[in-house]
Amino acid sequence: MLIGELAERAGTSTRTLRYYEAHGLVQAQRSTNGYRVYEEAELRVVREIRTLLDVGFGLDDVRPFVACLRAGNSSGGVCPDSVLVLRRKLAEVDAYIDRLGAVRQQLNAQLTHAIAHREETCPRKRQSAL
Amino acid sequence: MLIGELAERAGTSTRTLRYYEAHGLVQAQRSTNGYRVYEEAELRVVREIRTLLDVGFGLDDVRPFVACLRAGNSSGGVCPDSVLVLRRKLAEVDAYIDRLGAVRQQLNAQLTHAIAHREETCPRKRQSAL
DNA sequence: TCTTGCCTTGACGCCAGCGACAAGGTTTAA
DNA sequence: TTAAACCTTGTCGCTGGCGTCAAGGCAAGA
Repeated sequence: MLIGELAERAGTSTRTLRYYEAHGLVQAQRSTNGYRVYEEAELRVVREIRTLLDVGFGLDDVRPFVACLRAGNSSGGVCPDSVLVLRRKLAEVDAYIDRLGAVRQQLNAQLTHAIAHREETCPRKRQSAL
Repeated sequence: MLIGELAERAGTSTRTLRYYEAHGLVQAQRSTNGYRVYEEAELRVVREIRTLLDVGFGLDDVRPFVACLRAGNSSGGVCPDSVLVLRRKLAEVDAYIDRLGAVRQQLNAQLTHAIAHREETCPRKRQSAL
């Protein structure tokens, strides 16, 4: 399988695949003319990468999952290193959710306050600055 | 008040203040030697900007709040344009929280699955790649 | 033979909010 | 006089995950 086919089947671009390879995530043999040749298994690897990136992982976070797949597992998440990442990410997400909750409250408070003070002086339509 | 003093009192850098000015958020007179001279009121403006940025606003989102302060209000959020931004941001935050909730569930599911399949084949310690 | 459509390796652009450095002018204190 | 501590504009760097040319090689059908 050449890079174009893999890209299409994985729903990405060739640029993306080369980028992943440059960062050590995707592997390819080379045919005599220098073309990248991929095995079927790489399709799963690429899909794993994509789904994890979609969830907010960085490329570095994805590495253990790829290694785990390469080790022959049906899922990239079952290996110890992956589990560590999963736990860390889960903690990050929780922290972020908390923070967003606080932000949400602030915004709500501002809105409430604003509605209680409608009648104040406000900038007129659109005069050029100054 | 010169730029260094404003920076210190606002807890930012001079670079940041020039950046805000370049983007039309902060205003300054110029003394004869070309130095920026700020009025006291700019301190509140800068603080408003900072708190909003901390909450996840972009510079463009902040503009109405600054204009609102300049119009003489005690709070930057009481003007109609600001309220629009507040509502929009609130919606964005809500959407983001929802998404993070879904992500959280996925991560949890992965973890649960991983724990149920501990015994699978995993990559050994740290061999150099290949 | 020529075109078409693959593939290759660079290398710059993007977004956002600055940090950091360069090269210079001004004012004050020692 | 000279150093110290301000200030000025300008420009590049940074982070991440690519998009998007650019310039060229290879394979195959008309």
